[in-house]
Amino acid sequence: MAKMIDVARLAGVSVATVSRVLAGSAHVSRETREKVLRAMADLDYKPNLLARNLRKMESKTIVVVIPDISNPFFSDVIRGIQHVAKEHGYHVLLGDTQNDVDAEWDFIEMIKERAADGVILVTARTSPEKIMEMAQEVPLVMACEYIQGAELPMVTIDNVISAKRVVDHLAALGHRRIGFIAGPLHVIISRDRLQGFVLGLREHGLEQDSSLIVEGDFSIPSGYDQAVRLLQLPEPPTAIFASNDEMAIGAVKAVKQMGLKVPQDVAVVGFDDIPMATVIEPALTTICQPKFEIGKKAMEILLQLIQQSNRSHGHLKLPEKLIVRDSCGGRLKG
Amino acid sequence: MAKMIDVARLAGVSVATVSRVLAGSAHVSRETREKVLRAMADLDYKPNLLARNLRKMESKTIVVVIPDISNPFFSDVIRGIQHVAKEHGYHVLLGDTQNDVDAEWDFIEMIKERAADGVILVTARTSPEKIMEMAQEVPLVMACEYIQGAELPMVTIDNVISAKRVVDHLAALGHRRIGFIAGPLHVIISRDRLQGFVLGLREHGLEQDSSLIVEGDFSIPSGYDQAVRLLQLPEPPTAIFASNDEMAIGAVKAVKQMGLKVPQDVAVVGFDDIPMATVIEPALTTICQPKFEIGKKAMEILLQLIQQSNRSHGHLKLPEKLIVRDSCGGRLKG
DNA sequence: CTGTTAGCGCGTTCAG
DNA sequence: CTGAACGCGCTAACAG
Repeated sequence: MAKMIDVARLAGVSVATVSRVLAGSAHVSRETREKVLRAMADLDYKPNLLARNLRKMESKTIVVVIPDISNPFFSDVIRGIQHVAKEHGYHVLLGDTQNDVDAEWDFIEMIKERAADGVILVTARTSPEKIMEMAQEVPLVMACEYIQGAELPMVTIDNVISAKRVVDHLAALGHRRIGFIAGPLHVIISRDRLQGFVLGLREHGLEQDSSLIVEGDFSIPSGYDQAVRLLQLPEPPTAIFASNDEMAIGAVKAVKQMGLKVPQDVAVVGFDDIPMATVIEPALTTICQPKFEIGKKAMEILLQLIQQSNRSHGHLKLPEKLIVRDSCGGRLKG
Repeated sequence: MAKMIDVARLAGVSVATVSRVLAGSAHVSRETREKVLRAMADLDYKPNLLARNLRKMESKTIVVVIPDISNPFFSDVIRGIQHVAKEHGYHVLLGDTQNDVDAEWDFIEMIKERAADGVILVTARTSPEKIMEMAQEVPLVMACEYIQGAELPMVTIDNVISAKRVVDHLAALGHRRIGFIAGPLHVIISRDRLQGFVLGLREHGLEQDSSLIVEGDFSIPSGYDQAVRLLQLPEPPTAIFASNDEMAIGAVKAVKQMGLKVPQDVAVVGFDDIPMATVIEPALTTICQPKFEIGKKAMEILLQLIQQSNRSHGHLKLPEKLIVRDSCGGRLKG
C-alpha cells in the first residue's frame, strides 16, 4: 500500500505538495499537480484516512441511534440522513440499540472517543437530563423523538396537531364515538397524540368516554388486543384511531375477526404511513410523517453543529400529511 | 478532553503503563493498576480511538453493503452481523447503495483507505471479476448473494433446493399447472430459483409450459403485472410461485382483483418470509431464509479473515425452512 | 508556488 | 514490573 511519501518521491516533490493536490489547494502549479496526479495513479495511491483523521481530529463519521433496525419506519429517516451525509463526505454508522438503554448510551459516548463527529438520536430511552447534558458537549440532534422544552436541536412533526387532524377527518365523516389506542404513555409522542385526540374530541363536541381510550405498545398484537377491548364495550366505537400503523393493522385484524367490516362497521386510522399500510386490506388511512425530510433536516443541522456555525437551533416541526385510503370509507350513515 | 499523558501524570506513572492497564496487560502490579484506574476515572478519560486506530492500523469497523435499506429483508441480516460485530468490538458502517453500482464500489474501496477493516456484500451488482480480485486483497465476504464458482467466502441458502421444495409442496397439494414469477434473471439467485422450479416440475412429471414462466423485478407492482399475465392465459395456472414475497403480495392482489380467491382458486407462494408475509390476507406460504444466521455467520467468517486465521472458506449454504401458512390452502380438489 | 518540520495520541519496542 | 523514545501517515505552520 503506497503512502504519501512514495507518491512524493515518484513525482519528485515533497509530501506537502502531495497533500496540497489531495486537498485541492489552489497553490499548486498545474504542471506540478499533474505530475503528482500521475504518480498517484501509477502507485494506485489511496490516502490513509486513519492518519488523516488523527491529524484533523475528526472521524468524518456520524452515528444514528435507532431503537430497532427491523422497524420499517426508520429506514426512510436513515435514507434522508445518508443522503446529506454522503454529499458532505460523511459516513453513517448504524447504532441499532435493540431497545437497550445502555447500548444507546454507548453509541453516544463514541463521540467522546472521537469515533464519531456527531450523533442523531432517533430514540431516547436514556434520561432526558443526560441527553441534554451531553448535547452541551457534543454535536447532537434528535429526530422523530424529542424532549419537552429542551434547548437542543430536534426535528419532528407536530404530533398533537397531526392527531387532531385525524379526529377532524373522522368527525367530518360523521363519527361521534371514536376509540383511541394510545402508544406507551411514557413516551412523549404517545402523550402528544393522545392530547391531540382529546383536543379534537373537544373541538367537535364529541363525547369523551375514558373507556374509549386504551394503551398499547406500538406492536401489532397490542393493537389487536386493545381493539378487542374497545369492540367489546357495551357501546362500541364506530371508529378506531391507533397511534401507529402496526397497532392499526392489529386493530383491523380484530375487527375482521369479530365478524365486522372495515370501514363499513368500524373505521380504522393509523399513524406513520409505513409500507405495510398499503398492503393490508383495506389500505390504511394514516398520517404520513415526512421521514426522509426529517432525516435530511436532522443531518443538515448536525453538520452545522459540527462545523460550529452555531445558529440557534430549537424544536423544528415539519409538516405531516393525512393520507386518506380505504380504511375509514365514506360518510357514516345514520 | 483528557489524554493519556494527563492520566499518567496524575497517577505518577508513564504513558506506557497507562497503555498497559488499558490493554488489560498482566504485567502491571495491582497497586499501580488501581492508581491508574482512579486517575482515569477522575479525569473521565476516554482513549482517543483515532490515535489508537492509526497506531494499530485498523479501524475496528466493517462495512455492510446493501442495495436498499428500505427493503425489510435486509434488516435481519444486518442484525445478525451487528450481533457478532458488537461482541468483538467492531462497529458497523451502513453501506446503502440505493442500487447504485458506483456507490457499491466506493464502499468496497473504503477498506483500501483503511476506513474499514472488512466488507460484507449483501448485494453484488459490480462485476464478479472485480469482486473476486478485490477479495484477494482485502477481507470480503458475500451474504445472500454469491458468485458462481468463486473462491471467496459466501453465505447463502441453497436457492435451487429451496425453490424445488416449494414445487414439492405444491405438487403434493395436487397442483399440476404452476405459474412461476422469476426475479430479474441477470441475478444469479433468480436463475437458481427458476432452476429449482424447473427441477421440481420435472421430478413430479408436471408440464413445462414456457408461457407459465414470467419475469418480474422483485417489486410488488411487477408481481401484480406478471400474475395478471399468467391468469389471462387460455389455461391459467392453479398456483403461482413468486420468487420473493413482494411479488407474491402483488400476485395475491391480482388474483383478488380478478374476482378469484386465494387459495381456493389460485394458490400463491412467496420466498424470503418478510414481516409483511404475515400481514397480508391470506398469510403467505413462503420460504424462510435464516437471515439472522446468515448475517452472523458472514460476520464470523469476516472476523477470521481479518485476523488472518486463514481457514479455507468457500460457499457455505445454510438451511432454509418452508413456512406453510394460508395462501396455498389444503389439497386441491378435482 | 514549494519544501521542511513538528506534532495529532497512542501502542510498542527495548532497556533497565 | 516500569519508563523512555520512536513512529503510524498525514496536515498545517512556517520558511524560503
